[in-house]
Amino acid sequence: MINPKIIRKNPDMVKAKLKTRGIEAKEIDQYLAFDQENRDAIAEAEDLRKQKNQLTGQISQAKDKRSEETQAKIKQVKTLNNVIKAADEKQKKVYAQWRYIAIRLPNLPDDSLPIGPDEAEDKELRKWGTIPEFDFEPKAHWEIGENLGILDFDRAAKVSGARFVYYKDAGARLERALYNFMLDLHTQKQGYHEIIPPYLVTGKTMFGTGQFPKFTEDVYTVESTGMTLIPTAEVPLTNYYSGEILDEKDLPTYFTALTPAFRSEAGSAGRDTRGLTRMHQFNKVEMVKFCKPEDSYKELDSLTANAQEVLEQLGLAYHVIVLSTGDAGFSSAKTFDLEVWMPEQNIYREISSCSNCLDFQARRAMIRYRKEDGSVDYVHTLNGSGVAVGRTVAAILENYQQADGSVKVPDVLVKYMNGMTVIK
RNA sequence: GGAGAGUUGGCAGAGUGGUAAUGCAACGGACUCGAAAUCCGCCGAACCGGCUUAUACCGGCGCGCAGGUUCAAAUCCUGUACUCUCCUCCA
Repeated sequence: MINPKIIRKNPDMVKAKLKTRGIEAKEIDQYLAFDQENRDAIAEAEDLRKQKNQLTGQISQAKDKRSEETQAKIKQVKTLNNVIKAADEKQKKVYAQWRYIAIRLPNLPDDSLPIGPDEAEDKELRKWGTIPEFDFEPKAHWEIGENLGILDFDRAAKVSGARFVYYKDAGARLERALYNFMLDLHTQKQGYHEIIPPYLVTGKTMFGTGQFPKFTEDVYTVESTGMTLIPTAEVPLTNYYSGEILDEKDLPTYFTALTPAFRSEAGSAGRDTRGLTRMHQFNKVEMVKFCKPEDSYKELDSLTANAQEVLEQLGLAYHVIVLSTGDAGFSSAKTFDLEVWMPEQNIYREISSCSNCLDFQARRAMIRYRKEDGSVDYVHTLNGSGVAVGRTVAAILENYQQADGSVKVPDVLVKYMNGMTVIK
């Protein structure tokens, strides 16, 4: 949620910024009108309560409750109660209207973002690595995987439908090697706490990170319980501290977790129908940071560097782009995407997304910290993939494929593959 | 799934209808060269509204959460979440 004080104080700035994210100015006008109306209603109801408290105070002090004077006061309070009830109802109604808008406004984009409605305006910032050259026609990863008998999409379709996969033998081993490698890197070298979180969360938790109420279509919610299968570990990791007030000395703190991510992929029918690129269930190693407001952009850079290191150690060529105002996620003020080189399609493909959400999620999930002077403020939260495991398997199969259909194992993974150097 | 107990300020812990004891910790002060001990003071800076440059201040709200009864609810009633114990079941 955007800090209401910012919207009150700088409505024109907010309108201009949210315009770049598809929000009409009149929505902000509505917001401000409800906000003012709400505060007026609160003042009115509180004033009535004050009157009531004075009267009940007098009644409780009265020695003779049956005296005419006291009875008159009791009658007065009875009447006042009706007025208060009406005032409360009016206030609640206005508040609900205000809140309806407030919780659906996306975060304010940072000034440094390229302005544009979609990915066409994303800007490349830097490249790393050498794009591999092949003296044969490189195959797509699903073809390599099926030929080697390590990926089985057909049987997964039989059992679960489209966008599922079985990994088998060296394929399963490669997936496991990758996420162990990633977790070791994040925990041992980069200072993250390793977490295994719940994979089913409540609606309130989904609200905290910004998926709800706007994006219920993108996830799987279990009908019988109302619980949702996490679409990313960001949800349980960021909400770890929901409702809490942390100590300043405990910040920053970093979490990482390997979890499956479940996504309905509603609205992406027909896109990336083949291979590991777009699945209903995929493994992802996620990184989440909690930090003081003044540090969050510095933390975003190091978070992105942490993700880059995964790809660099694996020897996969990638580039980094900054997402445009319209392409960045709902909760994010600034997002860097890492895109890995995929030889068969000749394109860079998203494999990590690193975002600074500022206090947007912290306000929703009520994650605060107490400063040394005793005052309380919201933390800033960040999240990034470090990295999507399934897409990394795809990238390795394609980038490390050899003419005979075998796949070389990247050096850093050999020990995680029990010494295996080639998948054949 | 069944039965019972519990949820109060940073922590401990009273309070069965009249508006949140007390202890510890913390904080401020006195004493001291300084510290400890002791004494005095203060202590919901969780949140909301008003007034403010900001404090302060005023008010609201506040005893897990949401409702209800009452002039008045931590106290009574209903629902619900979570924790613990026992039983059942189970990886």
